[in-house]
Amino acid sequence: MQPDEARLDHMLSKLRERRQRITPQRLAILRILASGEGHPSVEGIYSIVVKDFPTTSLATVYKTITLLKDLGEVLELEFSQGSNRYDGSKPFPHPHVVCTMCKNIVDPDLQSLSAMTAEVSEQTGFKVNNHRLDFYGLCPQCQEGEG
Amino acid sequence: MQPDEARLDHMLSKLRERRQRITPQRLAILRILASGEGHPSVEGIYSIVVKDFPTTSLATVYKTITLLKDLGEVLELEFSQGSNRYDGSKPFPHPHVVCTMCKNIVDPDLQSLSAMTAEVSEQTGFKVNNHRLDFYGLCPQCQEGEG
DNA sequence: TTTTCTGCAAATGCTTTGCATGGGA
DNA sequence: TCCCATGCAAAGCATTTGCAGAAAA
Repeated sequence: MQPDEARLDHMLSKLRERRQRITPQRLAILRILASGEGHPSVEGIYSIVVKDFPTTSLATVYKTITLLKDLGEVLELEFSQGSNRYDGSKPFPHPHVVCTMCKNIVDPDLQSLSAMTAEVSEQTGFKVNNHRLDFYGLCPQCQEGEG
Repeated sequence: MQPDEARLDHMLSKLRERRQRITPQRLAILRILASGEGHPSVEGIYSIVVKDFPTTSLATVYKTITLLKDLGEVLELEFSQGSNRYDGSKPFPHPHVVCTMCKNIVDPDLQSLSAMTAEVSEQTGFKVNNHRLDFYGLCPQCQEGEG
């Protein structure tokens, strides 16, 4: 786990600003979210944190993530079947590519996104300020095991 | 409720093909989904069907929708908080533009979508076969009441 | 010392499932 | 008649909440 120190520091100062306490459990959760590795679920975060702090509960992970959402420091990717996933390194809307087999999530850098947003505005007259762009399919590894 | 007769007939023949029975409850649910009005939730469908068939249960609505999903005749829009919503008139993935104020939903026809899908595949190596593209913002009417 | 956080367990909300009865074909 | 569909109730899951004890500041 290699947390982005700048992201981590930013999150920590946001907590201090709001007079929120920096507990060992919260610090461990922040480190994972700031690492930028994957888009962990609550269960995934919990399974890592519990190694260092065996008494940690799922409820604490949920509460910490709710706090970070309120602070605008984590992006929640909702899934009605399966668990939600969280992105603490890029807490603003951006496209995701999800492998339906291994559940891995990748962030593409799409040149055509601004053009598409412009197309939406032009065609509908909407003032677009948020989006949820997910592409689903098979990642290169999972394609090999397929037909 | 003004069901698209062609859509309704198509759904009915799909059921018959699969030797599925056309019950009054199923017909009522199909009519709502084929109407193309809005993107109803299970609860919303249930509340309408139960007027004509007071013994109808939520389970039946869920089971019918699961069946229609398997037949590829309804699109499920997943929401982890709140209920899922369903689109029976365009049961294939397509972008939505959602007004965060009046909750109105528009289906844009985006020329740049195929280019973006190609960009995703090229950049990530994924074999993309599905997507969830939602844009959120203010519709023209709701922008007037704003700053 | 004060106030907040933690962690357990119970509660919640949506959805699914098991099973006996009812009803299409 | 023969199965399948219905509908009730219970179960399943991810998430939230209440509260007493623990621990930051």
